[in-house]
Amino acid sequence: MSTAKKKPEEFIPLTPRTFHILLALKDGVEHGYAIMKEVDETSGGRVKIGPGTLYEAISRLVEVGLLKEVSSPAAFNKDKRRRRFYKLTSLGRKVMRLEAQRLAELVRYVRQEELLAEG
Amino acid sequence: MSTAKKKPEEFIPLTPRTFHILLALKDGVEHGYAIMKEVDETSGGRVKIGPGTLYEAISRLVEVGLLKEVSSPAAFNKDKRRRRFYKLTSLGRKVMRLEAQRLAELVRYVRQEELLAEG
DNA sequence: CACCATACTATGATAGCCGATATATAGACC
DNA sequence: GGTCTATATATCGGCTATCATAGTATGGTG
Repeated sequence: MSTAKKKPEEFIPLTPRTFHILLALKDGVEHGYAIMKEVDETSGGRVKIGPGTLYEAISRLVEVGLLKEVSSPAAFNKDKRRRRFYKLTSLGRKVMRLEAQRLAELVRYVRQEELLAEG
Repeated sequence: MSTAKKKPEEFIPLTPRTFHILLALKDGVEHGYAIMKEVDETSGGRVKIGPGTLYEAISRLVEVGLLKEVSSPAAFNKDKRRRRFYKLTSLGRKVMRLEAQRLAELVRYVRQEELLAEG
């Protein structure tokens, strides 16, 4: 009963930071700090996430079932850094895709209204 | 000195709701309630704004200089509804465009990574 | 006039974010 | 060895944005 079968639509719209966190995990497993840097890169520096926001957001996303913590990948076994690794749940992936679709449609609208290149 | 010359970039990223509010005003003057309905429409019902959020957001946006209140358009002179009308400031328009560009680039990335149609 | 949509205001609670501080390991340099 | 920077996470106090609800008031319809 702990997993109350949440629908992906209920999470939409995501905040920019939440979407970027999910996006950073699209290809598999990452740890917190790496996510932080990924977001900075893929946003072209437009979206910054400080440690306070990051780790709080991660634990929130784990709680609601969009992320789950996984054990350290083999490649990092010897590493004594206190890293914690995360991946998307299937719900998390659905939510990421739904939000991506929302943004794609929004951008389509924005282009149609000529708000990008406005002459 | 009240206007401290804020740079548009400092407002980026906008929250989804804030962006939609600016977007609703792209063509000119609107009143609060109309904005609320615009947002619902142009987002395809994905983004809802309740009255609490809406009017608080509007007054915040006026305070920071993205919107300004304008007097009732002539067409509504006889109307005794207690409507209040708003339009984008030039800063507000710049911020709206900047955010639109951010989203456009993000969507470009999302397409490139094949996160929309994923076969 | 009863009813519903329109239109805005106010309030108390929660979610999300920020900035700063703290702790600890890894790696580079001298 | 000692110092410095980057990596890596946790936590805390405070602020911003949102939500849910209730309240007030007008306009239009039956």
